[in-house]
Amino acid sequence: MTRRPSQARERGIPDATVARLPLYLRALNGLAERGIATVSSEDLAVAAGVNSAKLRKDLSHLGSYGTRGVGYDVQYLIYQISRELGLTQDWAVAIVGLGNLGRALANYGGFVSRGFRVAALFDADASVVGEHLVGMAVDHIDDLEAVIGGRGVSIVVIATPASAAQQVADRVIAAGITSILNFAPVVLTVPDGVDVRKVDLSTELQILAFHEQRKADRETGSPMMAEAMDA
Amino acid sequence: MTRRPSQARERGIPDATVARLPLYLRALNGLAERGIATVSSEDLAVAAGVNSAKLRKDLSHLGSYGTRGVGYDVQYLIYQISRELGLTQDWAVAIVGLGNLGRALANYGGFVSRGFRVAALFDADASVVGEHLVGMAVDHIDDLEAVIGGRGVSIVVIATPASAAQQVADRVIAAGITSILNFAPVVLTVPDGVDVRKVDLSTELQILAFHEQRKADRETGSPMMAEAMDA
DNA sequence: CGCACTTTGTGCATGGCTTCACAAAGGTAC
DNA sequence: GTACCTTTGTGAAGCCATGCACAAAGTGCG
Repeated sequence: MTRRPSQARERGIPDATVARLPLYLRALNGLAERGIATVSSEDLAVAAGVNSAKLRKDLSHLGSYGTRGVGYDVQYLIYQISRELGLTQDWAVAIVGLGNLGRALANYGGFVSRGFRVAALFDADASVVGEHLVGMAVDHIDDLEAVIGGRGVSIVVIATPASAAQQVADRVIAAGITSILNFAPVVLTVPDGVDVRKVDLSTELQILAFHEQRKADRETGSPMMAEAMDA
Repeated sequence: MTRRPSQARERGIPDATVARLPLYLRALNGLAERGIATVSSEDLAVAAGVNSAKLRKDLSHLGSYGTRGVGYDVQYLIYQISRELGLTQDWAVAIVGLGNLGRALANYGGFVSRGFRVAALFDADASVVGEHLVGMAVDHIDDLEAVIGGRGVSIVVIATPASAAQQVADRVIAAGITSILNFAPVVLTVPDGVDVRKVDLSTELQILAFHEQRKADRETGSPMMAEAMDA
């Protein structure tokens, strides 16, 4: 009802901008904790580790929430970004797969802190089912449909072994879920309209290794050449 | 020694391509396990979930390793990508911070599988130091410099609370580390020449929430309008 | 040996993101 | 009330990545 302040705005937030909004939100919360009421795009950009022009353009996609000559009201901007990201409501999250990673995620405080609530836990291993974690019993994967329906789960985190991930994804999608955060190292195949985000630990390490190797080559390879390359 | 087959190639791999190479590598390993010897760009692209033209362009940055009319030799391509990513050597990784997440990472098999070896574990908590995980004693953070130097660590994973992360980063950088994988929800400030990659669980959830909210708005808000927008 | 078929590697056009630079807008001091 | 100062919001330019479409190159069959 209260939505659609401007149609262009509604459809027009670039993905790159959306991906940075959580970053700004975190920086703003840091400022708020330190009792800062107002912040310029320049200062906020530094806190978030981005270019200030980019920050302003990103924020301009949400609306015109700054005051020229002054900056942005920290609390107000926190509210606006939270609203845009959908964090003013809270989201029930289910975690599937309670190995090391799944348990770490279940215990991770950062989830709860901003509008996310772990509402269900699933595993296929009978010796894990029934166990209590973060004040909640682990359900068997067979009850997935009933439990996520009953508890209003709308986001599912997959932390199973790679071999089970696609199967789990198929089931949660059949149960109506359209947002998945996948920690399993596989490419999930999903129908249109389902959003999957992937977090892949070893991919990140491999990218670091690439750059590390390049740095090492520079030094041991030929210092002269590295110098020549700077020119 | 055996490096620099072509100077342009050496400097010229776009970041976007580097970020996808691990993906291709994983897809190729899957094919290799199923005994497949040769693959076309089309099939590999499907397995990796990307466009085949993009895949070919990515691979062309490494060199000309395909055979027209046939495709790519799976084993050979695995080797070439591994070499380019620096996975033919193995990398000693240290994990700092052994809370839930740090322990999960230490136990995570995916690290070891591809050229990465957990070589040191650190924590600041005296009750954790000395504990054995994955066949290794946890060292105190005070010994960081000596231990990482002694064990040839070149990549550090930070899994500490947010409040400690910058301090840890400063110390490992002072000790000569130039590659950091950061799980703490803070923007690390580092000097030039140091690579930081960030993995942020709650950021990913927030991005999903944004899209989920948008989908929900579409349905409940005004189905007519959604139709109109498609035009 | 030549022809038809397959698949790579890439020139080119398109689109999106980033960055610069500045006009517009608001605040403040006198 | 005016003049000056600060900072936002954005037009415009440049850059990088994506995807199409095709020529070049290799295979295999007759």
